[in-house]
Amino acid sequence: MSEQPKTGADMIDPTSIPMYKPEEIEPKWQARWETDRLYQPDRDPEKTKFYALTMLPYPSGDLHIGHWYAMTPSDARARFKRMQGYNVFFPIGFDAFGLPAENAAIKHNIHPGKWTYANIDRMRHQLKSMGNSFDWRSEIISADPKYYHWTQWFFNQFYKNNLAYQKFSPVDFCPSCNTTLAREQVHGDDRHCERCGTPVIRKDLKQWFFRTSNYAEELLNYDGLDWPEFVKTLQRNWIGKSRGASVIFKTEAGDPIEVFTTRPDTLWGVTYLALSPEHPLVEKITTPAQIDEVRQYQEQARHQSDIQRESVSREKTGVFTGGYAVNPVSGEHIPIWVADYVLMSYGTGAIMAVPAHDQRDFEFARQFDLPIKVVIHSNGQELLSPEEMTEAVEAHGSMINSGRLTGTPEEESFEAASRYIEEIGVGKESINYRLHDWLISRQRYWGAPIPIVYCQHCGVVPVPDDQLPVLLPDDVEWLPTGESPLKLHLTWRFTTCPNCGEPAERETDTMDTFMDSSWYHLRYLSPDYAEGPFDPAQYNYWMPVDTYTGGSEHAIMHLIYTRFFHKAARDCGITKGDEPMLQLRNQGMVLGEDGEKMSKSRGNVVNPDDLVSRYGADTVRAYLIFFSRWEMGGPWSSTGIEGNTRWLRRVWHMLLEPSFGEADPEVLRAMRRKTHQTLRRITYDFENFEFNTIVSSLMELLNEMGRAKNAGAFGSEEWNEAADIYLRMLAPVCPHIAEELWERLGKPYSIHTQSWPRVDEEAAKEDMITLIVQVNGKLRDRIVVEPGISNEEAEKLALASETVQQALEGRPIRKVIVVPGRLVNIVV
RNA sequence: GCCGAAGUGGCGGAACAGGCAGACGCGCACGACUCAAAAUCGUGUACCCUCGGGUAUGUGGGUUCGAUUCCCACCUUCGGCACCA
Repeated sequence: MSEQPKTGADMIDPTSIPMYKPEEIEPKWQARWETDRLYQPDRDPEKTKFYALTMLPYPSGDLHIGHWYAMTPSDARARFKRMQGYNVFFPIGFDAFGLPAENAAIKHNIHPGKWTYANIDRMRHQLKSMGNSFDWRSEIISADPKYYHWTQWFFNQFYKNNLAYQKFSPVDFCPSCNTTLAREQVHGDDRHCERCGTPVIRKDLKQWFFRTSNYAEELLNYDGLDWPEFVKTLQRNWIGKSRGASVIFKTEAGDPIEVFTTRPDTLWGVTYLALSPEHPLVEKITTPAQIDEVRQYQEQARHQSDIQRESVSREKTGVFTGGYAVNPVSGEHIPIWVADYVLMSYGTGAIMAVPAHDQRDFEFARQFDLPIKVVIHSNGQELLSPEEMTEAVEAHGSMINSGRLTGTPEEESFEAASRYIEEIGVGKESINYRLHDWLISRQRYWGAPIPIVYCQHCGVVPVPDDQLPVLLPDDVEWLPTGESPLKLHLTWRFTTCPNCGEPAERETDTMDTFMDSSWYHLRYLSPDYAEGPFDPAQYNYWMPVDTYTGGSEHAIMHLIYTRFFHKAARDCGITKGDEPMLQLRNQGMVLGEDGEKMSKSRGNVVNPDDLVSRYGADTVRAYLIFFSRWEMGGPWSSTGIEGNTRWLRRVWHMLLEPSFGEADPEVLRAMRRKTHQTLRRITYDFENFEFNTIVSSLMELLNEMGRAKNAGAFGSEEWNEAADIYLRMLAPVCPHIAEELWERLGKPYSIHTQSWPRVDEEAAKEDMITLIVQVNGKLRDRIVVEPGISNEEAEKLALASETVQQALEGRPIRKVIVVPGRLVNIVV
């Protein structure tokens, strides 16, 4: 590119050095490393293991720059750990089931499996071009029967241990296409089908669930985990624990209606009950006079999403059922309404309404002219009058108008009310969680079949473990017919009962792909193992995962599911320990050059293949590590990457191009000091995921070495040490150029099996330090002193400074603060 | 609305435990090399200035000898949740 082509005469000139050609050295070393199985660790009880895991990609087509951004620092850190002497396992695979494959199949009339495996072939090739230290022996593909065999096996174990069950649950359904839709297939405010535009309805289907809510409390515990605070907060909010009371109201006919409240102290203020439109008791409670109106209301609610129903800005709607319930503490008869602001998916699907002290109930009561009863008196506030209130007062306070509990002060009201309802047998204190059980049924083709058979005689029969996997049939009609392809595959669907041998029918739903990704880190350990999901010997050595890296978009779903999965498997006797991943770190996102999210429609997508052919993988790696704080991400810059190209070219010439002369010992000592200071810094940065400063430190050291080289340092003992340490520090970031230069300097293959150098603290020590001198906190002078200088001496030197005396203007000194090794501050 | 993260030169970012703000890189300017350009190398580059200094880390307060860093309030951007009873 930049240099003149070498002539034959140049080639034999010892001072002429070859060009840096990443396009030649990178494939060469990648092939060599693969042949030599450089990154394939075996279990070694003598060595401390380190399981570095990066989130497995979905094979959507091409490797995205985002994959590079996520994986490069993860790889660099795995390499760093390997050089530190750990036995490092860094596997990779593909999360290969999912809806995009089915969409592509419909669009291009190609089998989802064919599409997926073609993408995997391409992406595998692209992944290898990054020069990552993946152990490809361990590669898994979640759509492979050899993998989903064990996904199904896990389902069976959960079923056996009562952690899987069936219940009716609504799905979005297109009445025109006669098919269920995934959330992303429903578009627009009117929630229409993406294919035909018909507004969707909600339809109840019998579906499979895992009992995640059994683990809600345990999932709130992060003891011993080094996870980002924000991820833990997101998960805690998602789990949504609230402390309150469950209270049983009875209808006039005597049917119990259970409600959950966080404010048992407001029980005497309940003036109506509200049921969700889907609540099972609605039908029974509704009087004949109200039945038409109620049915109409339920019907319109079916067409709305929870999001729409929950929109706060919306006016409250509801209808009266005609039925009444009895307030268990006051004995008052209160009306029962149906209202869509009550969600079937939270609590019990029924609420006790306290308009005076809950804003939603207040709005509803005003809308429908229902009574408002004040039962809380906040300290120091005027007594509330229902007629004059313009909003609910949700503050706590002492209880009033509350029978025997009237006068209970604020601090005791929650406990007193809870105790009271328990005493009179109408309820008790309880905890409620927002976290639902995990719905794993998908009315889709491209997933692992749920290994269940329905038999007329035996009922629900799991396919026995020794008959797994239930293979996904290939010969299906995946074109849009309005039905799940598996339902139409009659020879697959109709089978015999594994129990009694009579005709039976298979479950035609497949499993949520989050199932596949909940345990892939275990299959990596022994991808060909046939006796179980993983080889216990491998498990005992490698688990748990030491560092898990990936995108924060998985902070909630995937990371809760995989934690649940581990705990559930533990309780089935399969896994050990309470948590699968000890340390978690999330990277940010690479944005387009315009600062917006990359997307094809915006035309701001950066293609990594182009970058590699233009700059080489090492430059792309270096730039991705350098350009922003990893956890932040930021916009791509096509000029910025040039800086990293220049840097690597400078490294190449710096180490290979000889120069002559003899350097001053002081120059050599300074270079050596900088070398060891940089080593200390970079070691710290690798440990702490501060990747961008690793590259800038390397640049700084190169600048220092350049100055030393100009002063004649090349070829000295100190120079050779600096070059050696430099390449070792460079190796995790830019593995190819480091290996090439390592070889050219005549060092033993491979640099990636070398040890991480040790800091020589003596060499890193400063001979002299600069103290800053402040007057009233303002910088006035700097003085160069011995590192061990006493406070008194430092103070004396500071006061002797001319500029300091000038700044003092003869004012009397009040105080002198000396921070050893840093500064002297004179306060006047 | 609630929860979380972040706001530093023209740009990306640095400042490890409260102590020299702007490391490193991009961009830009000037110079060297060149017939010329590219590449490369060198120098400079926050702002104001009366050349002594003054002002600057989203805004306004506070704590402190000293605040980009800690506390309070507010503004903006991004992400998550969104009538959660």
